[in-house]
Formats: sequence, structure tokens, C-alpha cells
Amino acid sequence: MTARVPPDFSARLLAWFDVSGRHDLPWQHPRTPYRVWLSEIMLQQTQVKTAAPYFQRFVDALPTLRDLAAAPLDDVLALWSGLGYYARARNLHAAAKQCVERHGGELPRDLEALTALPGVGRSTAAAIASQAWNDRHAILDGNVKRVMTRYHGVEGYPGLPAVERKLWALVDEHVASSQLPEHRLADYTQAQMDLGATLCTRSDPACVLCPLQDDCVARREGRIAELPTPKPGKTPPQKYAHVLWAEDAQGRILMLRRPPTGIWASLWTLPQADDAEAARGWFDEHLSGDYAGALALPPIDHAFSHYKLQLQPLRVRAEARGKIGDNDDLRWVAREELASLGIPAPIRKLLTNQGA
DNA sequence: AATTCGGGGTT
DNA sequence: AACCCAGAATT
Repeated sequence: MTARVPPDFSARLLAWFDVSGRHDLPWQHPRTPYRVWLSEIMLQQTQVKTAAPYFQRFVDALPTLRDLAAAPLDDVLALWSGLGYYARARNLHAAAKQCVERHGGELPRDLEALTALPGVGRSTAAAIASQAWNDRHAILDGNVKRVMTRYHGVEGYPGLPAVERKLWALVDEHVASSQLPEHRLADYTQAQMDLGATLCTRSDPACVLCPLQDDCVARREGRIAELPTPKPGKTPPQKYAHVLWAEDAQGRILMLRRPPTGIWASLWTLPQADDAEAARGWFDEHLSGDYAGALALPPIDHAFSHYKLQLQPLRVRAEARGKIGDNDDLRWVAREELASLGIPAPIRKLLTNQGA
């Protein structure tokens, strides 16, 4: 299904971008490869409004790729704390080290080398190359998928491999257009994302303002509300766990670092157990105190994309039974120190809300 | 190629 | 509560 691309497609899009695009995003000034890369990683599955303050804080703390590579992982995770998808932070850190070792401390200007970096896939690599160096590569993120499915009337959930394959073919065809000047690939990439984010939105798109409205299939056929095809629904399983909020006489909280893989990898959390008995067992093994007098706090509901988790917090005064502190993955943490640790959002909320 | 992984915000 | 969001890694 090779769809025809009007010769003035990119010209119309760029003209719209010059007037109505976003030209003042934090990573655009200055637009260095490091800042472009960082922004692209932060913006994976994350809206601009959410990522922007994190970006500013991150580059203030770690202004260059070499700063990032030299920083402890805990510092990077702390800067990421609250942003979600923490594998992105670990991959970012690993990729920075890789750039120092293999690419002279710079991002490689090569699509394959970029894709070889952890956390960088085809679309992100193309976004970096086009935005940092105006190289001619097509991206396919959520915004572009939405624009393309509507403009070309592509049916089927865009996350399906077969549909995604069609969409890649389409965006490649668009970017190959001779009407797209060499020096405007960065703008072209940004224009598509801006169009998708600000105008061709999921619900109630502003078609009357769209530079592509005249030849948009969804618009012409009145199928704007049906495209892109929504994700097939499925009910995620409900899981339960208990978390132990143990506090010593000085008001410090016992926290542990999760393993480097799996959920909340490498983040600091409260000790967690599958059920009440296991929680009691963990307490008896590591702590002593008035477990019977523990306070059961209101349960926390947290949703992941593939399951739901309800956490039952139990707050208890305790002291260490053996030595705690000689193990780097389990230690007492003062409240003032919480801000500097990478902590999952629901746990941070629990510790902060129920404060002193 | 298909499946799995995964956190916060919005509606 | 369902759904969305500048996807990548794994199998």
C-alpha cells in the first residue's frame, strides 16, 4: 500500500511549524547532541510538560555527557526519581559510559552506533540524528503514528508489528521527499511532533488549523474519532504486597535497594513482602520491636501497565537485630536524605504525606 | 515477529 | 478506572 505523498506535504508542514510550532522548549536552547539525546530519553512515553522540569534539573546537575558518565548511578536515579520508567535512567548512564569508552566522549553521528546505545531504539536514534545534525532520518513516535494513521487512513492498533511496519514505510517515504531541504530535517522532525502534540491530538483535534486537512483521509472521511485504532483492552491482574515502614529511635527509616532487574530496579524502597506472614518473618529476621503495636496505614493502589499492585504499609518502631549499615543495600535513612535517593513515586508519596 | 516491561498524568 | 504518553529490550 504505497500511499502517494503530495509534493508540497513537507512545505506545508514546515510553513505551519515556522508560525505555530514550539520553538522554546528547554532542550532547544542550546540544541546540543547531549541535550537532544537526554530530552529524547526523558520524553519516551512521557509528555513534554512532565519532562521539562526534570530536564532542567538534570542538565543543571550534569551539564555534559562526561559529567553523566562520571556520576554515581544513585545520583542519576535520584535526578530521575518521580519521572518513571527507571530503566531509562540506568540505560542513559550506561550509554554515557559507552560513549566515553568507544566514541571519545561524544554521541556517535551514525544511526547504527546510536541504536547500539542502551535505551536508544530506531525512532530515538533517528530523532537524535535529525535534531542534532539535520541528518535525513524518519522518526516514528506516538505523535507521528497518530498523524500518519489519520492522514493516510491506516487502520489497526499502531502498536501491532504489522501496522508499525506500514507506518515506517510511510514515514520513510515522506522523509525521502525531494521537497524537504537538507537543512530543515531537525525542523521537520520537530514539526511532526508539534503537530501531533498540539493540534492532531488524540481527542478533539483542531483540524481547522491543520496544514494537512485538505488531503487527510480521516478528515475527509469523517473518521477522526476512530483513528488511530485504540489499543485492544485487557484487564490487568491485581496483586498485593505488604511494605514495612520501620523507624528507629532517631526517626530514621529502614530502606533497601532493589535488585538491578525487575520492577523498580536499583531504586530504594521499603522492605516488601508478598503477605502478612512473610512481612512478619522479615521483621523478625532483621529487627526487634513492638510488632504487635504496628500501625496499619491506608493501602496504596498503584497501577503498572500489565498489573495492579496494592501495597499495605505497616509502620512500626524498631531497632536493628543484627548489624544494619554494613550492607550497602539495606540501611537506615534519615528523612533529610530521602530527597537525594531514587525512590518510586508511590513510596515517596507515602513517606512524605504521612510525614513526621 | 511477537511479547514483555513499565510509571506518572489526564480525563 | 481507563486511557494516554517523543518506545526499547527481550524472547
